[in-house]
Amino acid sequence: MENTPKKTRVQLDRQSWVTAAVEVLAEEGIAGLRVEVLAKRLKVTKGSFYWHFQDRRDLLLAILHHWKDGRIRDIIKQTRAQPGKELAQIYHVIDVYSASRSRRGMMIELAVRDWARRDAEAAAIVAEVDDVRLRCARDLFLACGVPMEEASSRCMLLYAYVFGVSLMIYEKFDSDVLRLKRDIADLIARSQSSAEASGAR
Amino acid sequence: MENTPKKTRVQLDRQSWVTAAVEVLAEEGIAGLRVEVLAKRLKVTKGSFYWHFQDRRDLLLAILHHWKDGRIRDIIKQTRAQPGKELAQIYHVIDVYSASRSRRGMMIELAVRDWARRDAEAAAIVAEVDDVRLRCARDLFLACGVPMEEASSRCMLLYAYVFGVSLMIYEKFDSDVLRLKRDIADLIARSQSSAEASGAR
DNA sequence: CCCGCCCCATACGCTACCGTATGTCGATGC
DNA sequence: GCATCGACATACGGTAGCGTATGGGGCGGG
Repeated sequence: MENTPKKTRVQLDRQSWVTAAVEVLAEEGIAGLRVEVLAKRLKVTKGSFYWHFQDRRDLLLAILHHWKDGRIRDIIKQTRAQPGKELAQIYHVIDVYSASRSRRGMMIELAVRDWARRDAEAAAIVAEVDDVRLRCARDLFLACGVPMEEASSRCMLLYAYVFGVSLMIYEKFDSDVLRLKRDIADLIARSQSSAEASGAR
Repeated sequence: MENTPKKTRVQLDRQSWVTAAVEVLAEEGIAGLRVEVLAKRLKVTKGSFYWHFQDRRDLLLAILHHWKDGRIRDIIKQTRAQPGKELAQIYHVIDVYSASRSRRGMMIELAVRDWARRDAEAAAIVAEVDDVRLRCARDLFLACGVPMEEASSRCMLLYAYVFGVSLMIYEKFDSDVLRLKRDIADLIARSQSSAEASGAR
């Protein structure tokens, strides 16, 4: 019967707090992530919080490392392609990051990056994640036969684009968002030496 | 003698507050823009603030409109090219937004966009600015002979890139940032039908 | 010379947070 | 049945910030 506790005796642990905190971070940003607000959301008081965490900073660091681990796992997964299907995988990466696909993940991403603009430790985490992301994406381009320097340029353009486009508000501008995003993906991924591009999608 | 007031009798007006507020916005973000902090920076008390502004929101709206006006003026200026030099102007736009060139302007840009993610009025302003930006940049591509749909794609890619790259931390990744940025600018601006690209820079 | 108005200072109440100190309650061991 | 301890709740002091109410000083007009 211990797997069905009668009351809502959830017995929070650090991970529960971190998970809820990431949720608040996505919605309110780092500045809106307050201990007492978080406690209210978890239906407890901050007495619980200060049992599991030394202070607010302790939570923030836990969030950063949790985010970093999840991101790196995801990057490895998203950039692992079967031989011969690397180009399709590049298109897949672009598509996955397309804001509408996983809006939540992008909100977290943007909140962390905004945080990193004013916090050295957040910046260090973002730097690590960016480094892994860029290297993995570059390997995909390299596997497509793109030369090293061009692979670097294209993977950087890829990530800058997916983050940047999620900051923009362009409803009024274009009438066919799908075509637009498809064409942009082509601009990023299409190597001049690959006639296979159109078939890879 | 009225142009040299003996004491520091500056007689603040609304514009002075807005200017200082934008400065704080760039440094601390919208969440760090506090009335009393701003007053301290201007060496007055908030009594002065509430004389010029109804409340904090009044200041924020003034900031938004001030930012919008400045941005649109700047966009018009940056995208006005002499006939025949449109491609060079595109490269110029990319270069101008390159984060290191006007770091301050980009910090404001990012702060406003982060703000717009949670505030409808800020989002409306950003939408207006984005629309003007995209249309002006698209006109540049069109003037280069790029077809309509490709012009739309490329100008969207252009702005998404410049904003996105300023969110990334990539010191460890590449050894030659200048070459990287140059190559990315080529990817964005280079139309397949323009052999003039290399000469335009 | 003094009146009034513009511009700001001071003082106040209120809320939201942070972090700490201490009380409490259920589960567990024995 | 009782002591113990983990996981909270409660209470408290302190700071920062918003908005208001009111006081005051300089200065131009009459």
